[in-house]
Amino acid sequence: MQKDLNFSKILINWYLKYKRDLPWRHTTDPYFIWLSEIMLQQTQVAQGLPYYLKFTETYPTVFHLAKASQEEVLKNWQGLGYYSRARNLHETAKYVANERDGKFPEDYKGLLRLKGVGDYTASAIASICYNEPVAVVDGNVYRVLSRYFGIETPINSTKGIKEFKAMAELLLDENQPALFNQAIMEFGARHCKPKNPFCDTCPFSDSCKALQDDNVLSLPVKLKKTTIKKRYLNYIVLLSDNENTQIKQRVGKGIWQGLYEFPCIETKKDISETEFLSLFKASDISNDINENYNVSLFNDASIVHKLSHQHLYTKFWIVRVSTLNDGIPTHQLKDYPVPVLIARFLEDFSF
DNA sequence: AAGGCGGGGCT
DNA sequence: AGCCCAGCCTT
Repeated sequence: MQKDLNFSKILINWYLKYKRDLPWRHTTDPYFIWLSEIMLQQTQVAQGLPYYLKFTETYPTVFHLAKASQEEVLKNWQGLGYYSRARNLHETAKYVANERDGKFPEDYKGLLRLKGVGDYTASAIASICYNEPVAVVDGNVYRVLSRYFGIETPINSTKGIKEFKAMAELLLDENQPALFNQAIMEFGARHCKPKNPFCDTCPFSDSCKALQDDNVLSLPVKLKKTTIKKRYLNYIVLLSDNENTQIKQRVGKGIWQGLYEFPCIETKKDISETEFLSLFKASDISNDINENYNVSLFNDASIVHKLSHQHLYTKFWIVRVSTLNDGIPTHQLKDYPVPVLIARFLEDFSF
């Protein structure tokens, strides 16, 4: 079958005319491309860009990033979410700096072995930095291809993943993979958008299957997502006369691994102050404080913090005590990496 | 093969 | 409030 180079020609024409001027488009240094690609996983450019600027300024080389503490990296990552990306980023930086003399692997296969680098990211780096003819398939590519060819296979099914990867490989312009890959993703992000795509001015308007079938908005097809779990978190904000408080780091599995938060009592449902007092007395948090404490509720109605897979109904209980043993000064709270939920509380509550 | 992992934007 | 976005890792 003859390769359809006309698709590439139209696509790259569009890209050269409409592409955004983004900082990582002025380099092919694998360190910067890797950094941008990790940050842009599940993240839009508008959200990731400030972080990219902060990281490239703070860590101009992979050696700078490798030398930083994980705590500092997490602090700089704070608010970007999916914090395993930051932990893997740091681990890979240390590996590349210390074991590989600062040199990233120079092909798809090698890149794929790096922690936090999967099929998409390895393809992106290999094509952009080394012009290796490997096809990227991200959310944008799924959308463009499913519409252009009118494919209704669910993109998050095993069959769909294989099908779209094969399709992207077939379509890839092997003479200019860097340009082609960036063009198809930019086209999906800016023109063939999920909502309100610009079909009226689309360069593929006479060949797009979905447009011919008036099926654009129902593509791509996706399998049902997971159910959302409700959780009830009761944060205990200890506050001593000399303005100390207590925080702890989240360890083990679950959300916000490595980040800090106030001591927390999780319950099955929303609880009253009476119920809280009872649970607090029974908890080990009350063990090392004086019996004379005063409890007040910061937020009368629960603060709802939504993650993609769970909704957190949160109450902040202010517990004033005379003295606190293993506490930190409240003015140091700003130095710790914390979830957005906690960061917002710190802004709203005047210590 | 399925589920866990953030946070933001839109309606 | 509920909807959408979406790559990698673990189980």
